[in-house]
Amino acid sequence: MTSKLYISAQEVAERAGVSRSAVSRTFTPGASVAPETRRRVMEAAEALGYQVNHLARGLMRNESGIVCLIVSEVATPYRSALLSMLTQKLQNVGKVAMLVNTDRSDGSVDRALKQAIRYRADASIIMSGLPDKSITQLCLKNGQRLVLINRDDDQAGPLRINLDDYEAAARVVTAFARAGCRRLAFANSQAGTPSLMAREHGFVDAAKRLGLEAIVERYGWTGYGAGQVLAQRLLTRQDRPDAVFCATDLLACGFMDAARRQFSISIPDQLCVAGFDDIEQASWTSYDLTTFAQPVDVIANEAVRWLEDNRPQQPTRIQLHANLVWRGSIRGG
Amino acid sequence: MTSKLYISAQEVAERAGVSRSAVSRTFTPGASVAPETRRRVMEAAEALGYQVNHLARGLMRNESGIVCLIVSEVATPYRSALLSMLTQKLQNVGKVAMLVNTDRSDGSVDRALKQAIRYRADASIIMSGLPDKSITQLCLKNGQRLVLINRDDDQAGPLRINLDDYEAAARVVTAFARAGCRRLAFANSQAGTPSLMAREHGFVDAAKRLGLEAIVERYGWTGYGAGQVLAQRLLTRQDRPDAVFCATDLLACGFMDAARRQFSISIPDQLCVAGFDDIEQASWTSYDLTTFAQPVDVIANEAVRWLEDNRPQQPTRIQLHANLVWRGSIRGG
DNA sequence: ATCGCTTTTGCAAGCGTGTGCAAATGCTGC
DNA sequence: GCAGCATTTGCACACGCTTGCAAAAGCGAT
Repeated sequence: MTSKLYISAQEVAERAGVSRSAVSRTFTPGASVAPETRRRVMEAAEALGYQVNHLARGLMRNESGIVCLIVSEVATPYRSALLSMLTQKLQNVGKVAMLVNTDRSDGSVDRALKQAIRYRADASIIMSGLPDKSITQLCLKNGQRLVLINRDDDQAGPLRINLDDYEAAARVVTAFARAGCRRLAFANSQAGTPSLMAREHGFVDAAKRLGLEAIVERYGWTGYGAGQVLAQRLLTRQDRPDAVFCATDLLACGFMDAARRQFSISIPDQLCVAGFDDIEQASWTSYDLTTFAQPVDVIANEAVRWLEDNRPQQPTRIQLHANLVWRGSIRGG
Repeated sequence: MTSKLYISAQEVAERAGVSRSAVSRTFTPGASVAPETRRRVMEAAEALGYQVNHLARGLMRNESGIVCLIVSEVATPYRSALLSMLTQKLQNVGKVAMLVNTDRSDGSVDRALKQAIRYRADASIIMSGLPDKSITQLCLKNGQRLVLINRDDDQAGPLRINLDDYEAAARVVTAFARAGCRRLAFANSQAGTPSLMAREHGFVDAAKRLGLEAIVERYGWTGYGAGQVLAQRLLTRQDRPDAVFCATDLLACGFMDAARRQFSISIPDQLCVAGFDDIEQASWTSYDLTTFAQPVDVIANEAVRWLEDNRPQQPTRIQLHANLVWRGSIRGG
């Protein structure tokens, strides 16, 4: 029951009394078309409600204008913030975002990338999971750009944007030490992604360097509930830590709530806490969490800039600095 | 510098020793192709890394498989939750989501819809703002389905999914009254969207019916910060309310934090609070907020089901029930 | 082998657009 | 009026796919 097809350039041409090429050129920036012709075409297009068919255009130009965003757990504060930034910046340069949700199942990311190929996306930006090498190669071979955000992968070709997780973790150890904390702990999820592990290692190593002990606990996935469980585990030990670095702000929120409610611990007096991501909730007065900011804005800028860049694939590795946002969950400062 | 083009059906056909049609049919569910032929095609396709070009397919079939999601403030908990649900369900039925971000500027939604038309999206789902009537007509005339979620609009044609905001607000008045509250207040943003206003009116009307006074305060947009300001305004009055219904959970979070921290008010002992949306944070122990659940799952199901439905546009109006999730921010229960 | 039937296959037209090329047009200066 | 040039225009092909149609192939029964 397809009522009526969309207006085509042909119809606009007829109404404007020009050839179809003229219509095409009118909507192609930088094409040669006389001002008067353009005006008449625009008028006819306006009247008929004509919109260039980007499917056909993409077919011809070999450039769809689509960028595929591959991400899991979209509803998570950090992810949705990044997503929002990316879609906005992409729109600003005339591209459009295709959103593909992945889950934890095997091959989820690969399936997403295949979808990207089917729609001949100009690029794919991967924010979760890791694609199979063969699929990655397939994308690159066909000129599809690839961006990996916070997914450390060795293969060259894609642009990889990462944070200085390892060094950041060391900085929080310093802060804890300066606050007079002696028994440090790291609360992590079991996800085991490179960024999370880098934070863990950076923290443990830095603590060791200062001659402090650092307990590590891992549980579940990276969410509020896991943070509560981690609090259970860490705060019931007899050598209860007096400082906890949570791998993620969400973990930190769960941790703090459990610490205060179930253990009546006062933060930061009896326990210093730090997180990572600087999600919006970290600034809420209930948490007032000292944390590292994901430079979401810069990440998106870099990604989009690289996609826009026509020179052949450049150095392809960007290391960004995670700024420590100082709030009230660590003493001193 | 487009290295090499993607594999085409032609190349697969040659390798498999069949015609191009056979390849096409192999990838068209329900098409007539002999098992042996299909096998050989699949083998060749696999070997060459062939993926059907959906741009071309969409061009022919007049059905792109793209659904356009039009939304603002993606990074907000409720919006991102809905977004996540929708993309997942769409993927499940073989469609792909195109995400278009809108802002507060005039014509933002119209521009988004034009983008949807350019890509010949099969449907658009609007979660914020309202399109111009002429654009709506343009979409409908060309067979593009339209779904409005929580955007009350009068024009027929689109599917409109709404909640029983007005009635829900009445139920919370009952709950407040049962808790012994006498001075009711409604904390709203200035956004003035139909859903928000329906909650406000439902609340005020129900209060009146019970012979209770209901103060209304509006400020800023619907976020945490606005909630804090609203607390300032409402809690400094001499006839300080003893129950507040916040139009949104985000407002409620800001409100509660301000109430506790700046005014040392204990919830729910001295003040009952309710919200709307049931975002994840509402269940965090710091808030433990009694609130109405947006049936995100049902909304997404209904939307997708309607899109899948081939029968010509049906009744096109769905009213869903917002369940009251009882937690600790209202006395009694 | 022949017929009648069903299943499978290839041909070719078409979807709406971009663009190289050659023809047409307009303009300037004599 | 005309040569010389720059600008604008139209033609026609290509992009990769689907699908109606008719030809071909398979197959069981006579």
